[in-house]
Amino acid sequence: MTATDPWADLLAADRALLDRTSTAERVADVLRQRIIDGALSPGTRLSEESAGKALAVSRNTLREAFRLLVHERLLVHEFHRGVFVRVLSADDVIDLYRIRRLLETSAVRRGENPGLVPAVDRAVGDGERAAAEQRWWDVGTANMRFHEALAALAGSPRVNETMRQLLAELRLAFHVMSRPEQFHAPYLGLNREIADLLTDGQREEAAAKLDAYFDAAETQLVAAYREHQG
Amino acid sequence: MTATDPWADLLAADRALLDRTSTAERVADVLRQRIIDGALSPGTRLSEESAGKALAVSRNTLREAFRLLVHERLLVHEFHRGVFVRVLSADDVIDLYRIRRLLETSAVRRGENPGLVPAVDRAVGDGERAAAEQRWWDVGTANMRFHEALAALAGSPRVNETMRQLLAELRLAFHVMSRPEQFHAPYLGLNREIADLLTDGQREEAAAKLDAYFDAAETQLVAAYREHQG
DNA sequence: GATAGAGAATTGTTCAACAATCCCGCAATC
DNA sequence: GATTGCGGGATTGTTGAACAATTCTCTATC
Repeated sequence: MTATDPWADLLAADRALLDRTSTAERVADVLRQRIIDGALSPGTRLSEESAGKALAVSRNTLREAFRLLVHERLLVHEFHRGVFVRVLSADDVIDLYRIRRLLETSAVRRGENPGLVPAVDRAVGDGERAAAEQRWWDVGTANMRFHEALAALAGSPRVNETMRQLLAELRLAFHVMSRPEQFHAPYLGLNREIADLLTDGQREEAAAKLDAYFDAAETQLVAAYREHQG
Repeated sequence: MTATDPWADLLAADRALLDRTSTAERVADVLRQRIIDGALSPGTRLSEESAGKALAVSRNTLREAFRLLVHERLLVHEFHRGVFVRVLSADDVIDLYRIRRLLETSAVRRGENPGLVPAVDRAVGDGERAAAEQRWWDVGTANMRFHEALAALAGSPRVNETMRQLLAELRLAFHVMSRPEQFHAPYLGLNREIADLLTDGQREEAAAKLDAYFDAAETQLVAAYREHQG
């Protein structure tokens, strides 16, 4: 290398696309997706033999994938008993909301990245459209994207990843409720208010409203959760 | 079980002590410790053969341990090249401080768990004693415990674990600086002020001081980091 | 000094084996 | 009738060897 080439950074950005992922990671990817979309419901046991045969990978590779997802808290590993799709307790849900509240309200209040506000607005719009057409699953997805966008205001890659993980985990809670589809709809109005306040630059007020959202949503979710099989 | 026995919960709490850990986890434990205390410095490559022979475990088990630590961001895994002790960039350090600021200031401001304030005070005391006796390594440890105690005010097991992980990661930064020993000492006074404010119940003021701490510490650390081999 | 290629070393993945542990059903016991 | 003790079968935990894929190293070459 004669000097730092200007195009080097450009190509470096594409490095990730270069298929340099192990099979264990790809296996983890499909399992994660299946857990998130509910095909593998909480409590399900994943035996090494069945899963390995189904995905056509060796037991060792599968175990590597399992470890990954255990670390992400989507699976739990019981020694000599196997791995299971995690079943959240009511306390788990409460804690999940507690840390979300911390991250999201702080991100909104500090709001280091005003350029990311439009993404918040877009997520709210998607949710409203989905609700109008009664696509409840999409309403839920849009709602999660809304909160992801709020956390993203912090401008921290790491907060972003943490949020992604928290929301994936939260899906576990919805999958054991009897009517998860309509859980998010009531909050669409509140989301809209928060987004408008942010667009208007009123961060402190937006943070306050968000705090109120958490009070309401947490209480309702935990109640619904306890009732329907928590 | 005729009914839910009263002592069952008591024993359940001790379940963790029951040695139910895999060798992979134990291997991860010793590697983690070695990384944290600096015996394995950033950039070091851990070959499967050497490490496996040294710890007397098979390659498969070792790879499981590696995965664990990669997920904790203490190691990085390069496909077909091996695993290395992570080298933090200046941007990594900045992001680390950003999320710490979010978590700690929120925890202090909300302070759901006043009963945990004494732990904060104790950590400051330990730091002061260590500084008086010029045990700089212990000053650093006490400082980390101070911040861990601040985050613990949130009363969330999950925040606690996140903090532990963040601080472990931060050790990686100190290990590449030329004089990490004395980095924490200047902040002892500020720590004391924050602890006193908290003991006095003045949470909002404590949070403000903490915010100031982050401004100072981050700037100084990043500067020192960039200079000494960042 | 830079480049290309051959050979060595290392990682990625699979497979087979055995030990350790758990699960389930059945008999024995109180 | 409920609990306990005890097998046999199934599953996980861990190891070792094997081979493919990739990277590293060193030398020859220009």
